[in-house]
Amino acid sequence: MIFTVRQDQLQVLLVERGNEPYRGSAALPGGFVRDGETLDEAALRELLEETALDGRRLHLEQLHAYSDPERDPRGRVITVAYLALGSDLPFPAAGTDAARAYWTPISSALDGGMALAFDHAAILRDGLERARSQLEHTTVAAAFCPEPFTVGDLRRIYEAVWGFKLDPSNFRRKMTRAEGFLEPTGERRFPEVGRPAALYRRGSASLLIPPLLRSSEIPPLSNDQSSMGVRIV
Amino acid sequence: MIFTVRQDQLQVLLVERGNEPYRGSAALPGGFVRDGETLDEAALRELLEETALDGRRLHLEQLHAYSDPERDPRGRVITVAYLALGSDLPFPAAGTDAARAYWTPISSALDGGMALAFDHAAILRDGLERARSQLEHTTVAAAFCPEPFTVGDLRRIYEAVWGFKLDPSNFRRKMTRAEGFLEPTGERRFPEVGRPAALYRRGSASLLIPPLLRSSEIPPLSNDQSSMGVRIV
DNA sequence: CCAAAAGTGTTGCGTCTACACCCATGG
DNA sequence: CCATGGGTGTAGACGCAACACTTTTGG
Repeated sequence: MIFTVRQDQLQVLLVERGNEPYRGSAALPGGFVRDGETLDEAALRELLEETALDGRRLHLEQLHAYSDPERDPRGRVITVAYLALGSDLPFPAAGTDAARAYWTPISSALDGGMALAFDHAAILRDGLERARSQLEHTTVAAAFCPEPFTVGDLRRIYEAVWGFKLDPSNFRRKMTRAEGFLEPTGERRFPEVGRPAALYRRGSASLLIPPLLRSSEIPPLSNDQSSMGVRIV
Repeated sequence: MIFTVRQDQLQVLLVERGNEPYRGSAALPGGFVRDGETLDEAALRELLEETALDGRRLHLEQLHAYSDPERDPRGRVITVAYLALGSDLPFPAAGTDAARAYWTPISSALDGGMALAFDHAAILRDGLERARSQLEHTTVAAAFCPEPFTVGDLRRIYEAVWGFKLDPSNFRRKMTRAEGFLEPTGERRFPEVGRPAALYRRGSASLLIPPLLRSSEIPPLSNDQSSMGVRIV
C-alpha cells in the first residue's frame, strides 16, 4: 500500500487487475514472498517492480496480517500488509506488471463507488488510520515532503492526511520546537505570493516529542476541512 | 505470548521444548495455522491447548510477523505473533503438549541467563513494549485484574508492567474520571490492614481517554522502582 | 497600498505533578 | 492510639487553542 500526497490530496497507488478473480477491478499492488526473502525485502521488491522506485529511501512499515480463509476465492492466501510513504512519486513505469497502475485519492477509493478487490478496502482503511496515527507520534510526515521543504509544506501534508485544517502559527511552534525534526538549511523559498519561508531538511529524530494529537473528534473521510478542533459557525 | 501478573510481577508463559532444534530450551508457546482457520482462531486454539483456558474471555491481539529466512533452522517458517493478557491464569493443564509449561517473570526471561529458542527473545521484547504502550491508551489493564477489583489492584498492574511506582492519589483521579473504564459495584473490600477500598468492574470503554502517559524517560527493564517521573534524591 | 502567506506574542483554560491532609479500619 | 492503605484538596508548572498582531514579499 503506497501513499503519497499530490495536489494537497492523500493518494494511493492502485492497479487494475488483469486476471480473474476480480478481473478489471482495482486492487492494492502486491505479490508473493519468495524463498530466502524476508517480508520486508519482499515488500521492497514488489514496490520496485510496481513503481520502478528505489524503496530504500521510503518509509516502509509492516501493518497487519489478514487471514480470513475466504478472502481469496482461489484458495488459502494470508497477506501481510505493508504501508509505504513517499514524496514526489513518479507515475508507474510501463513495461511491467504495473502498466495499469495509477494514483487515486484515498477518499475516492473508499467512497463506495469504486469496489476494491478482495478485502483490500478494509486493508486500505486500516492503512489510512495507521498513517493518520503515525503523524501524531512520529516524524514520518517529512517522508511525504521533497527536500528541502517549508513548515507550510509540512502542514499541508498533515491537513491532507487528517482531512482538516490546522492553525499555522501553533503548528509552526510545535514543529520547530520538536528537537531533531526540522534542520534549517538557512535558505528561503520565494512563493508566487506572500512572505518567503525558511527551508528545512529532515532531522535525525524519528519520534515527535511531544506528540501532535488530533482533536478527539473523529475526523471525516470526506474532503470538507474544518478548523483545528473548532467548529466553523 | 501470554502475559499475566502474579505476585506483583509481570509473567509470561514459557514451554520447555521437547524436540530439536533447541531441545530443552525455553520458548514461547505456538503452533501452525490449519486450513480454514483465521490467525486469530489459530491463536485461540493454541492458547486453549497450552493452558486449557477459554481464550474468548482474554484480551488477544495481533502483534507482528517475523520472517527472517534463517529464524528456524528446519526451514522457512513465518510466525505471526499474538499477545494475550489475562488474570488469575491457572497453571497449565497436564496431559497436553504443555505439560512442561510454566510461568516466569519477564525480567528473568530476558535477563541473558535464560536463552530463549529461535528469535523468541526479540518477540518477547516487542510484546513487552506493546503491553506497556497499550496501558497508556486503552483499558486492557483491567484484563489483568480478576473482578471485582479495587483502584489499588489496578495500580499495581500498571506498576508491575511499567516497572516503576505511580502516585496513588493521582492515579485514582485519572482512572475514576475516565468515562466507561471503572463501573462501581457499591461493594467494598476489607484488607488485612488499612481503610477498605471501593470495588469496581470493567466498564464498557476500551480506550482510555485521556491517556495515562509514562514519563518520557525510558523505563528500566530491571526491578528497581522509582517514583512517578521524579528522580529519587 | 493591498493581498497573502510567514512568523511572533499573549491570554485563558485545562491538565498534570507533587504533596499536604483527612478517612476508615485492624491490631 | 498507631500503622497502613484509601481517598480528597490544592498550588504551581506546563501545554495548548485561539487569535491579535507584525513581517515580508509580489502585484
